[in-house]
Amino acid sequence: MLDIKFVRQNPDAVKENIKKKFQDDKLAMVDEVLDFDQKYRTARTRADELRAMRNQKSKLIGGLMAKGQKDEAEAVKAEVKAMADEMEQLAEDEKAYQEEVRKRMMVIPNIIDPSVPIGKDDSENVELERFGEPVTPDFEVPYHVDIMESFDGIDLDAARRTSGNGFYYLKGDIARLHSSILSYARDFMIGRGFTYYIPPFMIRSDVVSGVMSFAEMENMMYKIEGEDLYLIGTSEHSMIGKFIDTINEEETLPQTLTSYSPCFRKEVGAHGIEERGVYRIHQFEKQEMVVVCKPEESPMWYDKLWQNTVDFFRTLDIPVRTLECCSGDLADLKVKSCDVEAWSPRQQKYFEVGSCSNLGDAQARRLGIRVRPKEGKELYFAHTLNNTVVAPPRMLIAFLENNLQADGSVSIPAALRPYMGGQEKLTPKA
RNA sequence: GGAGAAGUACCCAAGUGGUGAAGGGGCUCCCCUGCUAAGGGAGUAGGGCUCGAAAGGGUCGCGAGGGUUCAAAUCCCUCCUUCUCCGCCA
Repeated sequence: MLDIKFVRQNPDAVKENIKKKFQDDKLAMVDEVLDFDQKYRTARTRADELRAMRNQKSKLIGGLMAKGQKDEAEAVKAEVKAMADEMEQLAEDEKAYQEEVRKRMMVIPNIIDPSVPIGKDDSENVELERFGEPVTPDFEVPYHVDIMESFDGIDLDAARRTSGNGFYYLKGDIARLHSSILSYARDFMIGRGFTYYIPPFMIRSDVVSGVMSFAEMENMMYKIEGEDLYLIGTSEHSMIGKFIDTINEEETLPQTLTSYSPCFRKEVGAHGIEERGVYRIHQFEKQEMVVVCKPEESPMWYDKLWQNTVDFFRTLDIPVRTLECCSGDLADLKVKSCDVEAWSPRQQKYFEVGSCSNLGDAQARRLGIRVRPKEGKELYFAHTLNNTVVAPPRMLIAFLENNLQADGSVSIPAALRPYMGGQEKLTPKA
């Protein structure tokens, strides 16, 4: 969400930005916003005048009543009453115009960082850098569900019966591996100075509508029947929700948080064969990072955040690359974003395991996350960022494929061994 | 889940329909005193929006949102949170 003052002063820049994102159908909204904004302010000014008059007269009535001048008071009452219709109309106009402005401001995209590559859609995203050699083993790498089954580590059939498609039972070593990765991720981030959080896994509707668009809400969120509660789709929802309508002292920034939560997503829409198994599912678990910081520090944190994920995967011997989101693929709220992708030896390509975003002040403006400066009086909006540390079981796909040996065993990288009871490898069940 | 009570500033707290939302503590500054302690004075209700070149004005704001009224911290409705007691529970 942009600053309305910025739109007033720089309508051309806003339009230019819309074009860069190939959303030309939104161009007209800029002028509409300016028009409704003008109408709003006119109504507002007139309404304020009338309110001032009413306040004045009300006080007068109070004075007259105190002196017992009832008739005079009644006369003034009538004057105020005569203004009632216009006041009511203006109040309605004010609200209506403001809503028209807000509706459009919500979908006018945030100004993208100058460094964002221009492109129409995800096919034009740009590979930035590779970390680790993408290996091609000289044996066949099976489908990840088959690898898991070779360890007697997954039961999808049972999950379909109890919960339907998109759920899973993990068991034995695979389940333990799953938990180990999360525990390791937690300690990894704590080691980098982040504060560990376990947030609420359900949030109220007002928080939900604050942190996402209506369309997202429909396509992602599970609602609890008979309660004003939704299952979170990511801990970012509760973590950012925590800051809604807060004024934060400047010296409390940056807040560098890492949160664990299960994530629940409806994943409405059809998905291809490579998204079967445990790739795209209704329930997974995630270690996340969230940063709330001063505006001038957000580019620095953005680089640190994705670097954390890269480093994490590298300690588990998984080759990764960073892929920058081009302008057209960048979500409207974001200034800049990149995916961290892990190498799949089976598919011989990289696939998404994490996503790092700098939202600038757009999310903070929308949610009222403000900062009180140490010097000076003017409050300002914080910058917010978020990134995935790791999200199994999808991550297990990369882990198993990259650590699979020719004999069907899976080696456990040194960093993870303490969480796996010291085991150096997992051996397939007969 | 049930019953009761409460929510006003950084903290405590007065205020049950009427002209600027008391008072105290704390904090900041000044004076007096002069190593400390004590005393006196001033300031301290945030934030949004809006009009204005500016100075400054207006509006909204007493947990949130509605309503009644010329006028609401105050009356009514819904919700949230906290406390006390009861019930249930890993």
